[in-house]
Amino acid sequence: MSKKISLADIAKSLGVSKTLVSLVLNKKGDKYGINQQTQKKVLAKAKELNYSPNVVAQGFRTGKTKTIGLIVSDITNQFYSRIARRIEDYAWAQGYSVIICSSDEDVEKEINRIKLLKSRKVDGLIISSSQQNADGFKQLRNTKFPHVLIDRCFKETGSPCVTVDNTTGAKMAAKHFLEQGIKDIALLSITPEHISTISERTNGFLSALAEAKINIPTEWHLKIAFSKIESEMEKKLAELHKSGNMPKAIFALNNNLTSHCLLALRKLNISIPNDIALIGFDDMLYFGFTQPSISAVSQPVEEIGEKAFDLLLRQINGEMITKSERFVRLPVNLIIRESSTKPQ
Amino acid sequence: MSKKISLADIAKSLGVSKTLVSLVLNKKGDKYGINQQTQKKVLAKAKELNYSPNVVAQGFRTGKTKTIGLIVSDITNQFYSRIARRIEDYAWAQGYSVIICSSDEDVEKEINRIKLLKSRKVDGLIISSSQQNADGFKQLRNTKFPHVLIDRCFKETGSPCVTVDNTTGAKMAAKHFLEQGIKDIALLSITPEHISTISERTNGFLSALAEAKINIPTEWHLKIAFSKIESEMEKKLAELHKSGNMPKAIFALNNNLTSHCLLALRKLNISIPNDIALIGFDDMLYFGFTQPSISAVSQPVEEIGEKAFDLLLRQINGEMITKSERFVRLPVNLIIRESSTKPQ
DNA sequence: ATGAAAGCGCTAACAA
DNA sequence: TTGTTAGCGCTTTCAT
Repeated sequence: MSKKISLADIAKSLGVSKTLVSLVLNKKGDKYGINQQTQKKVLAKAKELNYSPNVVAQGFRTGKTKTIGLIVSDITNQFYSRIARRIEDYAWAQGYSVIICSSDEDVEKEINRIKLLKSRKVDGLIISSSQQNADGFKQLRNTKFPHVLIDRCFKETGSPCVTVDNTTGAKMAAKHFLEQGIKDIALLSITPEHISTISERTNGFLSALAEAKINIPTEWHLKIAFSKIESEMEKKLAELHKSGNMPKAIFALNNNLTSHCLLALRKLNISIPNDIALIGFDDMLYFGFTQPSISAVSQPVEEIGEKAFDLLLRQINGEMITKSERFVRLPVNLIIRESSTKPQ
Repeated sequence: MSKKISLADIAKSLGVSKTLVSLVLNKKGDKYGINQQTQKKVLAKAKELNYSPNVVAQGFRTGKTKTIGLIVSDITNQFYSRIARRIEDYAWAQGYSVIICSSDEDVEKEINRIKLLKSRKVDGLIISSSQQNADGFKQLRNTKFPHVLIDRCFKETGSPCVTVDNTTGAKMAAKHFLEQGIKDIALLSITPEHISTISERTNGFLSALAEAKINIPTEWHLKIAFSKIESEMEKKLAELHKSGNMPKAIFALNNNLTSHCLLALRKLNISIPNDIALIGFDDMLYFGFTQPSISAVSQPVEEIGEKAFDLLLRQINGEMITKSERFVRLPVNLIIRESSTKPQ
């Protein structure tokens, strides 16, 4: 690999202009009525010299970098990595690259990443927001910067968003407990609580219980800090256990919570589902084969990525997203396994 | 947000040259002996106008995009997402972005991604290679394109590489089985087998058994295709089970294999560790709290990412990597849990 | 049907 | 201590 071949090299070696070469290589040859022979020659030469365009120069010139940014709280969480994977697949198929950032539910980081990604001139942004940054999204909207929210949604900003039916999912879980006569239920939640998925799931769950005239006492409404999930989970469950006031079931509001709850319960030697039943929101592969297997509200994860990228691409291509399309809510379903099925 | 502010805007509004502004903003003011007052003025104006540089233009001009590419087989695998996460953290701290690509163990995809990433002028590449692309890496070496291999290594190409001590890890697993008097052991492997981690683990395991005069019969050397892991796992284990010729233990060569083995065993109603003992290479969080908990050879995953980025950055900065530094092998350790401990 | 030339925003060699 | 200028590789307007 000697020197990098440029458009000019091709043009020179063929004795034609750069314009011509550019046009042909960008498939605008026919549009501009360029001689078929000439086009063939150019294409052949490009191949011969193993030309590949300098994408940075293209991006610089056109203002389109064919790159998108993806910001999630933690790419290590399989929920996000599965979304990322699907987005990546779709993106590459359309010639886009994706820069991935983790924000750790930290607004500052989120804002910073958005800024940096914009200075890198990404064509669009897909974001699972910490949701403390409404102004930022309003600004994105106002400046018509292509973006779509995933998982968590802001109603206010009008940003396109792809999420799931959290309310219904949580209600299904509640009903499943109730159907088995389980009434002493704890809700395992996370702070910050304002996150839309968390609040929707919480509301759905509580309202389904309320319909059955059941209230969750505050000591059973556990709130764990995102950043200290491991230690807090153990501490809080241990305290509860020690107090002797254990619920008969737990609904954990996301996969992380479910996993760490499992871990803590195990350490405390509390048996599932005999001592306590468990349902988690968001399914994971391993839930299917642990002993006992874990019931969960399953989300169409890949589809979230798919729809989000589609919505983003359409914005990038200048399409208007109508109000009705702007807010995608995908259905979930409850997978009942052993952890929520009390032995008779 | 009216129009985007450029260097020229600052220069004009201050009545100085772009050079001056560029120099100051790039902290070369002192080096070039620019008046402190002037520097202050520039900095203040930049802040006032909320200037942020067009990174694409910078990259175009300097040839450095402050972007690196990361290619792994599947970002959805937590082993890789944890590495990615650490790389991302380190990269951002140094002003680098990372573009993530999944190659699905497919050479074509891998080659294609490398090509595209290069046309995007990334400053360097971190790759977990499918290892059927030695020529590609030789070329990277010859052209001095900064890159480091992770997880899987080529001895031939001389590319810097960060991996773990697979041989020792596998030997520890073998010895652990042997110490308990377990001799009927199956090896659960993946194709393509030429992958260095797989072959090293295989060799380590087999050699430890050979020392104890034990050979694994071919029907117990199970090879599952990466792309069809789920279906093949079930099929092969079911066949084995039906044949009545079941081993007393299984060593699974990566986390995916372990997980799907667990799943299949569960479906077949084979109990761990009573019917069969199990150790996996590469630990996962959930191994710690399943029933039974799963023994595993644990890798310093984050450290792989860390070391890899460090090695890459040094290349990008023009440093020579000495031969002794070129090949990093991190230690592993065996975590013994219930799945490998036969009840007496 | 093809070419000349400008310019995207920035950096750096050279001048002053 | 500061400014002038060229040019990175490409696309695109306008001319021919």
